[in-house]
Amino acid sequence: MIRVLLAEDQAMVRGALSALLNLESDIEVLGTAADGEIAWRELQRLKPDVLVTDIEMPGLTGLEIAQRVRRQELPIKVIIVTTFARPGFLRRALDAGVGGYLLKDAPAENLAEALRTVHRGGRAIDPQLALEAWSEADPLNDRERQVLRLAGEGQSANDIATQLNLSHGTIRNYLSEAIGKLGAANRIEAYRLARQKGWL
Amino acid sequence: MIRVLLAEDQAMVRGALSALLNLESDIEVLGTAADGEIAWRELQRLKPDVLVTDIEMPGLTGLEIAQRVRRQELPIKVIIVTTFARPGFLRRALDAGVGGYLLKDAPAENLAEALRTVHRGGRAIDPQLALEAWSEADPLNDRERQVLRLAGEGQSANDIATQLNLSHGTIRNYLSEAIGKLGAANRIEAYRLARQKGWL
DNA sequence: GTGCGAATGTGACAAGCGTCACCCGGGGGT
DNA sequence: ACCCCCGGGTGACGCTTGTCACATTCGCAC
Repeated sequence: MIRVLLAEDQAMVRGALSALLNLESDIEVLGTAADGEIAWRELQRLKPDVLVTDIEMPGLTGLEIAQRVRRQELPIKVIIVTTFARPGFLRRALDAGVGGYLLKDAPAENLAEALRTVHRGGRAIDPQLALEAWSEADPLNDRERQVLRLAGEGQSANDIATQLNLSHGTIRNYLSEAIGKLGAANRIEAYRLARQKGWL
Repeated sequence: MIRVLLAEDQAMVRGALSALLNLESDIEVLGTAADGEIAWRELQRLKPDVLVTDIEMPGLTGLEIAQRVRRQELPIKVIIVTTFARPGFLRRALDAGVGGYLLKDAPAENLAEALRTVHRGGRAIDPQLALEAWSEADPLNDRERQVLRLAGEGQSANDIATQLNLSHGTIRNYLSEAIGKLGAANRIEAYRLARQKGWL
């Protein structure tokens, strides 16, 4: 019997996935969590074999939970199930030592199958994504990422400067760097590109 | 027996929702569709009582399907199930005569309940959203919407001008109008605001 | 110490952006 | 015939962006 905790913020999807997994005779859904913090608490209380979690959740993200599990050396496997086919996410997930990484647009049967594989100690990584992941590295450094994120929210160079205690000019330099590295024409395009790759 | 067709582009969610609905004794899932065009074909072939559909799908969106159903006066109810709590979407859905509009972060049991209500001829609209929907009207006109959408993709005023066969200056005027109406500081913020409200 | 390389700043320039006041031409009312 | 509204355009103004070449400072390696 594989004992599972399910974390996913959209209630309807959570309920549906739970129903789906409960149809399997060798899988038992111990509980579900609507956000990252609840998931973390339930994880410690229920001690499941496997945590199945989304990435984007209020509070803790799925990636952050995976990092904590690894840091505390808990005997719990983590499977990420997410909408986003972003190589950067997969990469960070692998760095956090997750057992599986599936996309929500993979067939539903894959989930139970992946659960069994991971429970046996194997890995279940979405195949197309696995290829892309190591092909293209994130060219941005921390500052560039940070500045690009704020610029993408509509803030001007001046706004960002005050917010980060840097000078107006420096911000523009970083932004220019980022735009160049990404081969974009302006901050908006750069933001979109970076976001799409999961480099945020 | 309520005969249902389910349209949703994410395979895993599709499978899970299908499993969920099949647990109900009075509901039968006739089939599922992975995008809007398939959904439209299956709709005509299977003649279900109710179509449960996502909004954002490749090909036809759920809203467009609802509009077609109404235009052709098919005896099929439509229930929209979506992630997006955007008042503008609900409004367009109501204009298209849908029977129900639920959010994916409503509890899973609501879906079956809504199906029954709509099948009986009632309406199932997410309550909080219903309030907001009529409170704030979309202030943008067609040109502004169009221009703002392109600007949000990172295109410059010049790019947009050539694309729409308008002058450089006119584009900037429209953009300025849109920014003003939305109370934004620049195109990026304006784009984000409009998008968030579902005015796109 | 000397030297190198990050990280941050500066100043200048051209291009793009946001705003505004105003112009033009074609429908519709009346 | 008149006016007025509407979609579109013009030109000018000042500010923001994107780029680049060149400082400054600090820390680390040797």
